[in-house]
Formats: sequence, C-alpha cells, structure tokens
Amino acid sequence: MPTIADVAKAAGVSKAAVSRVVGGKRSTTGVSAATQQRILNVAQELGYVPNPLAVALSTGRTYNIGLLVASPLAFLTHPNGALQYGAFVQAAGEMGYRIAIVWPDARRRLENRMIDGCIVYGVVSPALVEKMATLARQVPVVTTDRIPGATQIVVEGQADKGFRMAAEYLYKLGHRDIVTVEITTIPERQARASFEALAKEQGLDVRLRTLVDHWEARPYPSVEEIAHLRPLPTAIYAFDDGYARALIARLTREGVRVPEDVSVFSRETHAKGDGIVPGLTGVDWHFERLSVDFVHQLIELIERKERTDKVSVKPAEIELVIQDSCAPPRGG
Amino acid sequence: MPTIADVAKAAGVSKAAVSRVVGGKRSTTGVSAATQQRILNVAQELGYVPNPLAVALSTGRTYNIGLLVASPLAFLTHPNGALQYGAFVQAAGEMGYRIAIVWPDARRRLENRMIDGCIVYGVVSPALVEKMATLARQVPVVTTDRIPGATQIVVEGQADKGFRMAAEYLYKLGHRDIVTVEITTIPERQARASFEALAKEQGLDVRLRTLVDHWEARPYPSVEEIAHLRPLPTAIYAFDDGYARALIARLTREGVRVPEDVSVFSRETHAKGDGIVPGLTGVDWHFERLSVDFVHQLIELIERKERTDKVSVKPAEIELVIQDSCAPPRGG
DNA sequence: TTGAAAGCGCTACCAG
DNA sequence: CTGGTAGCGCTTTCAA
Repeated sequence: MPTIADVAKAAGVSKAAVSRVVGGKRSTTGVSAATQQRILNVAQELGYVPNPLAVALSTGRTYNIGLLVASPLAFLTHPNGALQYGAFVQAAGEMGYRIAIVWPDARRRLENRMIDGCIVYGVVSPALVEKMATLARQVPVVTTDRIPGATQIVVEGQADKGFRMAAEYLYKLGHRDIVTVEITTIPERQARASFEALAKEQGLDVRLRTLVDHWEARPYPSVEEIAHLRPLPTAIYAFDDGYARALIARLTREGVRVPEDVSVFSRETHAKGDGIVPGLTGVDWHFERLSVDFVHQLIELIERKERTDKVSVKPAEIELVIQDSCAPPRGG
Repeated sequence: MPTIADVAKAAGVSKAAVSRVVGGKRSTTGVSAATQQRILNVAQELGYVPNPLAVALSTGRTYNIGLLVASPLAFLTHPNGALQYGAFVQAAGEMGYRIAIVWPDARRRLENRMIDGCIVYGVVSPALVEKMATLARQVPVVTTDRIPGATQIVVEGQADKGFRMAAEYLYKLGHRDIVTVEITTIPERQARASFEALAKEQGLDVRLRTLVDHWEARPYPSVEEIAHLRPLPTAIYAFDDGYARALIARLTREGVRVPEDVSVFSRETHAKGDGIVPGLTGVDWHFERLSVDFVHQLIELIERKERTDKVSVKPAEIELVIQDSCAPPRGG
C-alpha cells in the first residue's frame, strides 16, 4: 500500500505536489504540466490509491450517505420498499456516493462523521426523530417527514392527485359503496377526503367506510374485518399491492370473486406487468423517481454546505394503471 | 464538536486516558475507577462522541462492510434478493457493522480502506472478479463463487437436497412428464440431474424436458415457450416464485388451470403466507439464514485478521412447503 | 510553481 | 496507573 509519501519520494517532489495532482479535484491548480505527468506516471506505476479515510479525516467528506427507515427489514422485503431502495442506491452510486442503511437503534450512537448526510424515509419513531434532529445539527438530513433542523422535501402540486384519480375512476365505473383502507389516521393524508370532496363536487350519493391498517402488518387485521362486512361494498380501495393481493385471496376463499362481485383498487401499485392474476388496477405514483430527487437534493446540500428548511421537488407523473381488478358493480 | 483534547483538558487528564476510557473497547485497562468516572462524566457533559474517521485512520478499522452483487437493482427488486439483503443488513447491524452495496462499476476505483471486508454475492462479471481479487489482497472477501485470494464459503452437505425433495414430491404425486426450468446451464447445479437420478433409483419412466431462463429476465421468454408446448407436461418445476406466478398467469390466459390441469412447483419459494392464490408449493431453502453466516464469517475473518481459502457453513434446514399449486396429474 | 509544516482526531507505545 | 508523543495519510495554508 504505497502512500502519498512514497509517490512523492519516487517522483522527487513533495507530498503537497502529489496531493494537488492526484486528488481528482478541481483544476490541478498550480502544478507544471511536466511535474504533473511525472507524478501521474509514478503513481500509476506504484499503484497508488489515496486512502479515503485520510482524505475524509482531512476534508471532512466521506461520500457516504445514510438512509434511515423505521424498519429496514419490512422496508426491504416489501416490493415497494425494495424498488425505492434500488432507486436510492442507483442514484447515489451514479453520483459517486455510497448509501448505507443506518440501523435504527435509538440507543446506539449514530456515527455522525462517517456519513456526509442522511435521508430519513417515511415515518420513524419519536426517539429516532430526536436522534436525527441531533444528527441534523452536524450534517444535512433530508426527509419527507418533519424533523427539527432537517430539510423537508415537499412534493410540489396537490398531493391528492392520485387519490382523486382513484375516486374519479371508481365513480365513473358506477361504484357508490366503497371501503377505503388507509395507512394513516391523519385526515389530510387519507384518500377518503378526496373521495368525499369529489362526491360532493359531482353531486353523488356515495357511501364511504374507512378502515386503517399498516403496510407492514402482514397478515392484515382489516382484511379479516372486510371479509366479515355485510353488506360488502362494491369496491375496496386498498393501500398497496400486497394488501390488495391478500384481500383478494381472502375474498376468494369466502367465495367472493374479484372483480365480478367486488372491485379492488390499489392505492399504490407497482404491479403492472408482474403477471399475477388478476392484474391490479390502481395508481402508480412512480415514487422511485422521487427517490432520485431525494438523493440529488441531499448531495446538493452536502456539496454546497447549505442548509434549508424546505426544498420542493417536482412530482413524478402519476399514472392510472388499468388492469383486471376493477369492473362496474353488479347490476350497476 | 468536542474532541478528545477538549475532554482531556476539561477532566484534567491526558488524551491517552480519555482514549482508554471512551473507546468502548476491551476492558478499559489501566485506569483507576475514579479517573474513569470523572472522564465519563465530562465526556457526557460535553456531548463528546469519538470521530469514527479518526478512529478508523488510526486503527485501520471502519466497521463498514461492502456487498457486491452483479446487479443491485435487479437484486433488490427481486423478492428473494430483498429478503436476502434484509438478512445481510440485519446481521451486520446487530454485530455493530454497517453494510453498503458497492456499486458494481468495474471502471471506478473501489475505495478499499473504506470497508473492512466485502461479501460478493452470486456470480459477477470477470472484470469484477478481477477487481475483487485485487481487493482481496487488502481486506477479507467472502464469496460463494470463486475469486482468487478470497475466502470461499461452501455449504456443507449435499447441495441437491432441495432438488431431490422436489423430485420426490412430484413423483409421489404421480407426475411422469415434467418440465424443469433452470437458471443455469451448469449440469451439476441443475435440478434436472436430481430428477434423473431419483427416477433411475426408483425405476420410474419419466419424461423430462428442460428450459433455461434467467431470474431477472421478466418477462420470461420460456414462459411463452411453455404456453405453446404440446402436449403440456403434467408438472412444471419453476425456478422461483416470480416465475411460477408469471407462468400460472400465462397458463390461465390459455385456459389451463393450476393445479387441475398442470402442477407448478417453485424451486425456491418464500411465498408461504403471502396470501396470493394459488399458494405455491415448493422448497424454502431459507437462504436468508445463510446470509447471517456470511456476515459472521466475514466479521470473524476481519476481527481475527485471518485469511482462509475456504470456510464451510452448515446449511439451513430445507423445508418443503405444500400449498395449492400441485396436485396429482389428471387421470393419474 | 513548489515545498515545509501544521493540522484533522484518535490510538498505542514507551517512560515514568 | 498515568501522561507524553509519535504516528495514521492526506489537505492546505504560507513562504520561498
């Protein structure tokens, strides 16, 4: 493992000169072309590679970024999460950064200076929020949630567009008795609000029922609840593909067919082309395109050494994916 | 950001003393209880946290380990891969290590000293093998594949146990006309060999046809091929759940029912309890338990500063998961 | 354009 | 048991 000193000696120059040339930084300022070439040759010959740790210690930059999610395992094994993560890794990789999941152990000390910044994805526990707030005092932290001192990423434009697409579609098919299964109890973030608003706008008389469940809660308690609902709604708005599948399977066991007897709509689908029957009708928000923005924003913050309260990113195009799981209601 | 010097000054001791106490290492050797307490208090008060970069530069250890896979995106978005990765992350996290996917760009320099070791999972390109061979000269590298200088992890016992379980099960149901879809062209690693061997042992007259496809090749060319096979086999041995699902969907469109008309067996299932119908019958190899071993072995190598050509790990218990996708052949 | 030298923050060796 | 100090490998003034 040759060090900078070895190269310097072999090239007959000082460590400073070598540092200026090999750093791969801005413009190799102030080194004559001749020396530069000589140094490069020697470095090449010796197989010299700068020690990133020393560089990091000296510059304060590591090119590592952290990713914090509440439950890494649930996140990664969930199809949406995996897709998301893949997008994070790729975006970071292409910008010359590595990305590492930081293990969400509120007790363990977070190794701050090992990362240049951190992405907090999704909602995490209060203990972790506090921890990240501490971290945010040292390095940039971006999040969609709210963390004191961190940069909040807000997606421009109306967040409920995808909800309205769903409502519009189901209403157009003729559904007037719908169960929405939500993943949050915050009214503004629920689809139900959009369903209600649209019904009012269109002067429709719609019966809405709402259940709340969690995306990582397989098996889902509310699936069982729905199986016992009488009368069944004519359509169910499920919060993701996994839930939709589980629900369809459960209903099938009950002798209820999808979409003949009841339609199932996926709030957040990635199922297009996965080949499973029935194909799910739903909305693809293309969140994975947003993750790229997350990474870019964070890196921007890191490289400009700035801090902002908020940055906004343009939403990805939201897409209505029409497959087989929805149909007009029976006798509708 | 207080440093060790600040703590030392505030506590009226030397940096050495502080280092001995806060390092969290072995036995805090050679510091009187009194000083120790005093130092701890001061450190606490000042909110001192050791700079991991400095520690790393000084000790040569980073507590980062790398994970290399041929195609991170395909890996992570594949259910099996995600599960695997989750297991890696968890195992590493619990041992106090972070794990980061290293971006498989053969051109870019691998930042060696940023990681204490590396896991190479699955088969990677020759260019990457060479790169990892170089890396292996500096830090431990473990792999199931063959990389010069790296430690090969071999799973004890017969690797074909899972294949034989499948063959046994399908033969017992009465299937004698089977298509195996393989993911490799290496005969010893194909299920077909085990199917043949078992047929011979049991004196059965079995018709075997074999197709080869790739796990990341969605949509799968061979699915289409099977859809046009005439006569259809009575059972199909699919190489994973995703393939099995895609196949079932395609057959359904053809009017072929599973398992009534044809049985589908999943070589590597994780589908137990995912709720999708039909439930897949197959073998769960519990590879995710093996990843834990990978991580442990690597960390062992790192911490003992050893190098070995090979280590062997005990296989996880292979499990036959019987659900709905297999039945006796029609009129069998 | 070049080099000497002072750090970056920590560990570990060696005296005392 | 304790403190001084020499590195770890690199970057970055500051002079020359």
